[in-house]
Amino acid sequence: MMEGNSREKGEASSVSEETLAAPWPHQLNHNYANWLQIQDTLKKKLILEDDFDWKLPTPTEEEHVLLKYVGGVDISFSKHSNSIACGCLVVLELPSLQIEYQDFSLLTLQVPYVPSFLAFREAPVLLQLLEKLKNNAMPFYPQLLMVDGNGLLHPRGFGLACHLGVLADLPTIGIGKSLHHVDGLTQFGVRQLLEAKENSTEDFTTLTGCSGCTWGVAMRSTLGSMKPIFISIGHRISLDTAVKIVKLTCKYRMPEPVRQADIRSRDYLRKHQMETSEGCKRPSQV
DNA sequence: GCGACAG
DNA sequence: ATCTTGTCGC
Repeated sequence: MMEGNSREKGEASSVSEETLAAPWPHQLNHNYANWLQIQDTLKKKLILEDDFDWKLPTPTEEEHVLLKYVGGVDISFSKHSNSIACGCLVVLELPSLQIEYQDFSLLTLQVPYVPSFLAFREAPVLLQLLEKLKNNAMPFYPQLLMVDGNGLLHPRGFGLACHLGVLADLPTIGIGKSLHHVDGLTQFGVRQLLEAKENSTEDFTTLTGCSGCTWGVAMRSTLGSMKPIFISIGHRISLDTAVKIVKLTCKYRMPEPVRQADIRSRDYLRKHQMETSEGCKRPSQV
């Protein structure tokens, strides 16, 4: 229902006609309008509070109720072939942060990257990796998933972490490396907020937009780091809990689950390129 | 007109 | 996302 021609200016979205039309093939234009509807539909299933049966590690809790397996996902791209990519899923154990599971998927992406529609490019591979884990190594299936990309911190409040959370029915946390400017938030404003509290105990600041909405948190995850990370809710978790879990998993700037998924997917691609390119001996022409 | 636009 | 060198420090 609701084909592309029925789109009106009154519809709530920050995606302009120009964005929907511009540099991509004509036959794909109608997809972008569909994508808006899909995001809107899935967004109705979002749960923005703690909704899980485990507890955060505390000395007093019994071991069998604690959060133990945390997943991380990311995708890396080949530097030579722009659409060749490697999706990666890792599962780490808490509190050791030992890697208990890893899997990769090498593929050619057909879907372009369109700002605010990242999920339509990256989610399919990652969901496939989760499904494979469920079928082959269920004991390691994560109780929580950390995503390289935003959750609520998104023009329509439904970034990749939300998208994955709803479709996989998993608690998810979104971690961004740069700020998606939404609701008047700017990296300059965030920097000022962080500097204002730099002598306080807390190393993070709530991201509150012009509208008064809370979109997430900016956090200096390591001591001297100038660049904060941007934490936002994905699905079935509160922002408070999300921040606590990020702190539990941060050895470096990015939390270990997403950092390891990033490192290992890049590494996997590098090795694959060595096998694919038949050696560095000849300039590759016969 | 200019800047911004997760990965 | 990826392209890139050195540099500072533990």
